[in-house]
Amino acid sequence: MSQISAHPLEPMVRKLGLWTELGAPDRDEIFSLPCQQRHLEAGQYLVWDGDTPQHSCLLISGFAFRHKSAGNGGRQIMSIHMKGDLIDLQNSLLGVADHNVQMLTAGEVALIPVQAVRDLAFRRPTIGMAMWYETLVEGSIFREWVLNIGRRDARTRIAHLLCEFALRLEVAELGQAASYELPITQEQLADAVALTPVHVNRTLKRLADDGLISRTKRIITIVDWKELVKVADFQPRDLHLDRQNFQTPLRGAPQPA
Amino acid sequence: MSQISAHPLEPMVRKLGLWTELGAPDRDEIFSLPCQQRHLEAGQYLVWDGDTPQHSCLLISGFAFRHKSAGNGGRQIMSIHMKGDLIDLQNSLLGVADHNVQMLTAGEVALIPVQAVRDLAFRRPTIGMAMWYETLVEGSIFREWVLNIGRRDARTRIAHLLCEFALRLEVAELGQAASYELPITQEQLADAVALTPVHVNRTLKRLADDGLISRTKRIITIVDWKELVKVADFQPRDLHLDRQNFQTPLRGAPQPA
DNA sequence: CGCTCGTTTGATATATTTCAAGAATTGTGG
DNA sequence: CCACAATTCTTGAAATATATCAAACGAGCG
Repeated sequence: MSQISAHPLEPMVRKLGLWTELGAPDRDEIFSLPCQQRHLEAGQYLVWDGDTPQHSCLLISGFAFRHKSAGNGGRQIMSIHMKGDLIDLQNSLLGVADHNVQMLTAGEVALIPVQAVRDLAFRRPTIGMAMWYETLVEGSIFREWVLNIGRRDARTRIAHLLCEFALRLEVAELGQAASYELPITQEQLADAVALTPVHVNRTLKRLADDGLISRTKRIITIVDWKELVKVADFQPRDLHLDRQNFQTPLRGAPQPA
Repeated sequence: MSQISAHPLEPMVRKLGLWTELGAPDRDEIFSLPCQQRHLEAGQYLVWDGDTPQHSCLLISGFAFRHKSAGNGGRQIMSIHMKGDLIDLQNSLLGVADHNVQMLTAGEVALIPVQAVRDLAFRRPTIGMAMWYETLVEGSIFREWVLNIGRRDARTRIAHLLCEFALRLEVAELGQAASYELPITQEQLADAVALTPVHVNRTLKRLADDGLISRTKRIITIVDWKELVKVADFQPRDLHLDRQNFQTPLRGAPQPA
């Protein structure tokens, strides 16, 4: 499946290509971005809270998560990232990072100097626009996350996360939504949905007992997608994961009628 | 108070000017943006969930809030906006809006066609950068909001919101942090911090009883800023509200040594 | 094989919600 | 400017979802 000669930034092209039609020149520009490939182990940090990152970071393979801690020791996971995600368009402009990003599993990343990203964004507006979209989509996922944590009960919250993850995996071409490995411990899951590990465990069990999902190790199989979506109060539209949702026929982007 | 001859987009220039140095040509470009000024009453909508907005929207005066509802009827307020905030850089690019924006009080807004904003961003990279920065700052506020709702107890949550609001008011030059009117009902406050109105009320009372704040109607006076910040687990830095990260000794806040 | 890390389950505690009703404030029409 | 209606705020008592504490079980790994 993986082409031997694939350029490390290939996933970036693919991802941005989801939002707009990238021409050959755009692709070439991306491929000639200076970048440095790295293999990272699970647990290694990509960004430290308080640090001033010099690179944006493309996730080539594996999973990562963004989190931040409260004074009482509580940790909140704000997002989970997968292949093609540009992890730090954010903080590279903001200066001091206000959160951590850490590998969830082992994987490959490409580090791109902030300055190069910024220059490219304005030299090639189509790319710039796509990157902007990218950060906006991330924003929409954040908003859904806030609503999830703020106004839904444990069962709904967890179901929602399972749905979201399933859908995003599909979009990233990492697998079928119906059955996938959730690469995170229940403790981490608890920090993502703002619950206790114990309660996450019980809730997961109940979802399984009710015949909505089944589990073996960390592999989640969605038994009844339709019902799960209902329980999860899940609205795929809100994640803006397909181009139809975008307002713009982007410059030079012929829209399929 | 209001200069008669002030251009409606003045607050936008001021706001973007916080993030970067805008030259005269940049300012002129902004001022020549096509725009339409409107007076809105409290409760009126700026953006409807499910709609496809055609305008970005600069808040000139008054307050607005962004919210979204869960299937169980629960409402979550995701952010509160004030003078100078560019409300919908977001959804104007994303197409279908995934949330509502509504006026909290009466106020003035300027509507700017999406396309004009976008063009400007790429014609004048400095402005584009500032707008990008603006959306990133908003993101940082979101993250803090998630942490707040997810991992802090009622008391801390509310204290945190009070601190955040105080600081943002100062940055927007809308008043002194030490004492200000919180232009929202306790029910709305509840929807912002993901609690029950009843519990918000009790918690507010407790903060007052403990001598951290005092209240008359909706006017909050911060009696002991230092202690409140501690209780609130508040870190101004994380909001990225200043260009250099200057740690703000707030204007007018009576500091007991 | 024994250790560590993650999961599972039970019993109990608690923060927050829910329900309910009265007081205060704001708005409105006469 | 008053009287009435409608919000908004406040307080009490009871219910409940979730947290906390604790312990056993299982799987991967050197």
